[in-house]
Amino acid sequence: MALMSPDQLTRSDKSRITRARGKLLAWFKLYGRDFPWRRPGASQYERICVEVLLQRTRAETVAGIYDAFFERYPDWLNLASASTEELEEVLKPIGLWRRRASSISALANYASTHRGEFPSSERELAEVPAVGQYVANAIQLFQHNRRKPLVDVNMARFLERYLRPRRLADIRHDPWLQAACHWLVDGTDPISVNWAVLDHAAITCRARKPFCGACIFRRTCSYSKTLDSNTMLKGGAART
DNA sequence: AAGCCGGGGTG
DNA sequence: CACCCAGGCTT
Repeated sequence: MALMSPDQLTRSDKSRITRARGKLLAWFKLYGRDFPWRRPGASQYERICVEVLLQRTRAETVAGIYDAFFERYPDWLNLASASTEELEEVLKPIGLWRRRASSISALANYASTHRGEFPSSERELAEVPAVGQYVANAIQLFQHNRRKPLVDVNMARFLERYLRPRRLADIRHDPWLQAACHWLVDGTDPISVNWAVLDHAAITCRARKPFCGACIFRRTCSYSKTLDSNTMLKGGAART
């Protein structure tokens, strides 16, 4: 049989990810977070625009200014009309306000001159200002109903702990991690799966001091197994 | 494919 | 004071 590249998903990877998808969806119904941009009434404009607000910024922080922001700028046209100086003032409370103001302004200018419709191909999306891999996937997910993963540090951390660490430094260029992320959301209700992973990674599978003892994956997670052997060696108890 | 950048929050 | 956060852009 042919040797498999370390950048490919193994059959074991795929089945473990598929099982995780189901458990995440069940967990999400009970413990998923409630953010304004997830409400059924949230517009496509809000769903896409908020992604710029969320960049390198905690979701709870964005939630704090969400209502005021989208009441002030109810659509792409209103947002495109705002001056950069004004946007900077509005965005100061959540940080990264200078680059965020220019990004969001560029995105609004594009959207308002294209009837709020973004391209669906990766190639064309790459041409849109302020749209990198993450936002491109968000656009395809929320506007074009494609099964795309919101590949951020949360999704990366969960999959890397659950299965194994990536090879490359940048999550956006690691072939194995990218394949794992796509496989994870390649099923029913990809939007809920995306939100479920992000929530699980933010609440339980946290960067610092994860709650492995209370995790639904503690029996099957690779990271949890290394923790067990560590605590056995050290004779300590898992922190919760 | 790595480096750089950039602000507020948290322990 | 480090580290973290729903990354984009330049080299």
